[in-house]
Amino acid sequence: MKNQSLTKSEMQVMNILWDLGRGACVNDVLARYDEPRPAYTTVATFLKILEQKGFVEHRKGQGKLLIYSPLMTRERYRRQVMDDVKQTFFGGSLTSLISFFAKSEQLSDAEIDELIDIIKQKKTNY
Amino acid sequence: MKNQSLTKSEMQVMNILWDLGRGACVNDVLARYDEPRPAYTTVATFLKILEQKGFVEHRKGQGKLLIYSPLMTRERYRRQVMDDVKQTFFGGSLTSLISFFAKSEQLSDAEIDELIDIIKQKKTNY
DNA sequence: ATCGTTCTACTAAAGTTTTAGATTTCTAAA
DNA sequence: TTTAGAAATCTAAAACTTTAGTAGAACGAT
Repeated sequence: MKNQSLTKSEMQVMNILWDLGRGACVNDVLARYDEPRPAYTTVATFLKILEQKGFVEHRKGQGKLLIYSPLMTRERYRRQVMDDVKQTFFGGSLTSLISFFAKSEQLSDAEIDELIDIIKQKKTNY
Repeated sequence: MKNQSLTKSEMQVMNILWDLGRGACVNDVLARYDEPRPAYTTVATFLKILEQKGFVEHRKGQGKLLIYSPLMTRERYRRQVMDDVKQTFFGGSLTSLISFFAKSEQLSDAEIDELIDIIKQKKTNY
C-alpha cells in the first residue's frame, strides 16, 4: 500500500484540510463545502478512507470528536501528481511543460520578471 | 454533455489515436497496447464511448471496418486538463505553477535560456 | 447462394467510487 | 445513573468505470 492516489472527492477533502491548516473534525470539513453540501456521513466516510490510505491521522478531541490532520503535505502530493501530469501530457519533458504554460496565458510584466528571476536562480551559480 | 473529461482507460485510447496521427480501426489501436493486451471488444467499447462523449468520430473503411479519428486535439484536451490542474493544485495561479516546476528540477543552462526566451517573449513588445 | 470469418452491437458482470441511511456508541447533563 | 443528543461506525445502494463474452450482421471466397 504505497504511493496511493486520490480520487476527486478525496482530493476535495484533503484540500479543505490543507486550507484549514489545522486538525479538523467532520463538521469543520463539512462547513467548508459549497451548497449543496453532502451528508455528514459522506464526509465522515471520506475521512475514514483517507486514513486507511495513510493521508490523514486522527486523535480524540472534545468528547468523542475525532480530529483529523493531514499526514501527507500538499506539496508532497502535488509533486506526485505533477510528475504524473508531466509524464502523461508532456512525455516527461519539463521544458515542454513550462513552455506550454508560459505560452498559454496572459502574464503581467511583473509576473514575467518574477518568473525569470526564479528560473535564473537555477543556473549553476559560480 | 459538455467539457467531458476522460477516464484513464479512455485517455490511453486517445493517446494511441493521437500518436498514430491518422484514422485507425480497433485492431490498429489494439496493436499499440503493451502486453497483456485487452480484449478486442474492450477497445471497441472504449472507442464507442469516446464517440458518445464526442472525442472521436468514425467513418466506414474497407468492408465493414470502422475507422475512428480524433475530434478533439491533444492540445485542446491538454489545455482543458491543465486548467483543471492549475485550479486544483495552485489555486488558479499560473506563476505559482510555473515556479513550482521551475524550482522542482534540474535544468541545463541551455534549457534555462530557452525558457527565459519563451517567457521574455510574453513581455509587452514595444 | 452458402459458408466461414471477422467485425460491430448488445449485454452484462466485476471492480471502483460516491453517497448516505441505519445502528451503535459515547458523552454530558439532569 | 439514566437518558437525550450528537458523533462514529457499519452497511449497502447507486453511479460510474473497466472488462469482455455472445449474438448477429456483413463481407469475401467458393
